Amino acid sequence: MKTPSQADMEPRKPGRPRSDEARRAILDSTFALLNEVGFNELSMEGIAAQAGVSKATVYRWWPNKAVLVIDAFLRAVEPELHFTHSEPTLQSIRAQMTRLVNMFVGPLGRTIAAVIGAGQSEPEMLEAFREHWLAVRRLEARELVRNAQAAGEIRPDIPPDTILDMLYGALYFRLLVRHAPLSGDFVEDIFRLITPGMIYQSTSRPARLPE
Amino acid sequence: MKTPSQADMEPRKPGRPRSDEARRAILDSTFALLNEVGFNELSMEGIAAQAGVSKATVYRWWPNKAVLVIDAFLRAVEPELHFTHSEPTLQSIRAQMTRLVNMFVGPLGRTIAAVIGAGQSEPEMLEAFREHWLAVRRLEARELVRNAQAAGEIRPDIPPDTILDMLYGALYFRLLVRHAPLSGDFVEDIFRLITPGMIYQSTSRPARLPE
Amino acid sequence: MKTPSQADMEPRKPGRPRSDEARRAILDSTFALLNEVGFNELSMEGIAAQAGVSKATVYRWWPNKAVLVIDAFLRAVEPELHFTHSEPTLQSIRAQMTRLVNMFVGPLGRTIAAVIGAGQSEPEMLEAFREHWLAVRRLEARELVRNAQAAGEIRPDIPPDTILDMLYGALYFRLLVRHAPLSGDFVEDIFRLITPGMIYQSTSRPARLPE
Amino acid sequence: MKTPSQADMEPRKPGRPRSDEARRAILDSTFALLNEVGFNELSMEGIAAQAGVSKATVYRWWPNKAVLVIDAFLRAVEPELHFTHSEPTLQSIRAQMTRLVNMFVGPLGRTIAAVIGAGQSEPEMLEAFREHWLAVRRLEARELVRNAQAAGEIRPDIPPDTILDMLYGALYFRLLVRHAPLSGDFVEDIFRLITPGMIYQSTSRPARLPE
DNA sequence: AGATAAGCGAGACGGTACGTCCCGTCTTCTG
DNA sequence: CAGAAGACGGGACGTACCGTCTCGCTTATCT
Repeated sequence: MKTPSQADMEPRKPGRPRSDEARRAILDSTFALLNEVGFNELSMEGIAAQAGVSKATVYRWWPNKAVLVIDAFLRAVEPELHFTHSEPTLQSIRAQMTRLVNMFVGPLGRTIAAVIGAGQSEPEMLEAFREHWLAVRRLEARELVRNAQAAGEIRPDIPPDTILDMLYGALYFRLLVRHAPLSGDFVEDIFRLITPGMIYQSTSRPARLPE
Repeated sequence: MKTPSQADMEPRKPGRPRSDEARRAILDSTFALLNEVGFNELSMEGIAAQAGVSKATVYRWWPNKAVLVIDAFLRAVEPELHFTHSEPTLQSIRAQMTRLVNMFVGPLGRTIAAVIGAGQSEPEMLEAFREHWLAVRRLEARELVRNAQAAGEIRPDIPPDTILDMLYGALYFRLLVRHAPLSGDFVEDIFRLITPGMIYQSTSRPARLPE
Repeated sequence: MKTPSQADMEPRKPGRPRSDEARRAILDSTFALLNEVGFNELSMEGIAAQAGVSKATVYRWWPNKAVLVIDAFLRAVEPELHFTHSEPTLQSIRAQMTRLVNMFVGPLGRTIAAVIGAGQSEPEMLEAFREHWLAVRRLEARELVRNAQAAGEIRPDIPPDTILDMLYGALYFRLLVRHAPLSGDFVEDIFRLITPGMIYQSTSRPARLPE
Repeated sequence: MKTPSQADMEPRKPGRPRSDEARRAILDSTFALLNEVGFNELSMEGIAAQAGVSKATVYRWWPNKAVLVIDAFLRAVEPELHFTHSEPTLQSIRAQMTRLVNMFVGPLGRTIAAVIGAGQSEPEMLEAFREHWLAVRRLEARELVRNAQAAGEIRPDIPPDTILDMLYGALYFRLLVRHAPLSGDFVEDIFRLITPGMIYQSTSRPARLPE
């Protein structure tokens, strides 16, 4: 026996159903134009035109440029870059960072930069970036680090987020400021530099900084 | 003794001289509005109005919003944050990073974020940020690191820029994405984590930091 | 004896029959809104909403705003203002004109003005006004005048329509241009002015009106 | 010696002066399009495009379509149709009415009809029509009638406006409703009909209508 | 009883014009 | 010649209706 709330979900609202074709066309155009002209030069008018859709249809479903861009961005980016769990923690993170770097230097890199950039004056955009992109990955990574800390693989006296911000911060820094190239070597150097500090060192007292 | 009007090479062009009052008013308004409404909502029209100046005067001296904002930004930010050289390298860097964090959490932090953000779609803006802000500091910091490497204080097999990008990348990451707070503790943790890796390790024993 | 379903030619098409309730609601809303906001501000969207009806239903039965408005107008106005035939011609016309003036100054006056106004850019609207409103009354009035001419009450050398256009034109002029008030006195003056000219003058002496 | 208020009138406001070329182009386009498509289909967008002018320029000087149309209308119509004063009153009026009829059947007739029509839902449009078109002519005509009444040419016991509304109302009625043609003959008939009533009849008691 | 047909609400769709805002340029007069 | 004032052509904004459409549901007649 089925309860109404259970089985026949989607009571099918009255009225003409939303055109999924239009939805897709809009998101595609948005994403394409975003990479072409950047966030600032991106116009709702242009998106609608390129999608072969009326402006009203765009505004019916997305209240403004920011959330539309976020939507388009997430759709393109969502399936990317999960961690592998079969290998040792540090190796797994390093592998994921290398894949991230490869993504950053490709067209998606420009888009991510554009989103963070636009987010500086569009709070909800940054929020969406954090919620839907960063948080998802961070959740996995944090878990990985925590487990490694519990297993004695990583020293437990540093908050996982600090560790991750150092690792990924370096990548985002170069992505956004572009003062130096992003490459696999960069990731290698980062790990060469940080692993002595991440590895739990049972034989010595924890390092102390000069005061 | 020379009179100013005589010798020191200012042919003094004919016509009414540029109004320095207008220049200052424009830069002040730009900076104020930038922090108030962000880069995107910032309008040349608004700047001119608030400065009590005609739009033409703004355009006479700055070709577009980006370079005007950069100018205003640099004027406000130029005198900030040099390194001290009297102390050990790591300590000097850490002290400067702490001061940078304090600046990041203040109003100038919003401005820097806005400039990097806007730079994502305004190449010359990012360029100016790199040239006039980042490069200046990086030059000093790189020198510091290089000297420390030469002195055996820091392992020499990691490029100085990689080291600096890890340190500062973490700060800029939090400044721009705002997923976690910026504070002195964060800097502490960063250094606790990274110093074992930065210290040159001639033996297999974990490094001990000089006191 | 015939049953309604049998003989009098209404083959009763299949399918759901038209909702008379919807029809009435639409016409009522149209008429109400027409007087409220005028023809130009009148929107099909608004009519449908106020009638609690879908736009498609409106368009199913009326191809455009003009014929809908005409329909609503005629429904409200049809039963009005016929002539009385028991009295002398001039008196009958004057009485009807007085009643017309009373209608013009009431809410129906605004509607008639709106219809003629809208008719200036909607030919079929003006056409409908002529056919269904003016012609009906004009037919009666013309007959009245013609009989009076035949009876020697009115001079026969002026076309009846000219006479009627002078009489009624004055009223419509004030209705539409609103440069002077409409009142019973105005009708009085019109008749005081025109009757000497309408009365057949067999002699050269200025006409004397019958007492 | 000249006082400032006297001689150098127009102190020449600062700023770029209004472009008279744009002004003329806008008014011309408005008038042309008004006659082409009517008031309802007339769009500010279309006017601006045809005039080679930006929409903002149109809105800078005319707050809405109605007053723009009135302006265009008056510019085209202003120089028309004054009275001649050298002849007897009735003859002068009749001559002017004949000229008015000729104008009514030409393109300006459509425009006037459109203006009165649009005025039914745009009060300020009707107001402007009354002020700038009707009142100007009515002033002359009323003076003419009043003088004629004083001179005993026209009976003095009918308000001049009533007389004029009968005469002109007939013309406007046919212009607006188009149920019968406008022609010189129509004016003739009107005068044949009304003159016996307008002429002061000293020999008889004032006409009384049958009650 | 079931099939077929139309009416109806809801509401999404591609369009067009609205009136506003800001862009970057221009034209004029004043200091 | 700089500067203020402000008009100019241009273009995107976000909104409101247009008239059309696609749904699911209801109400009828016809098999």
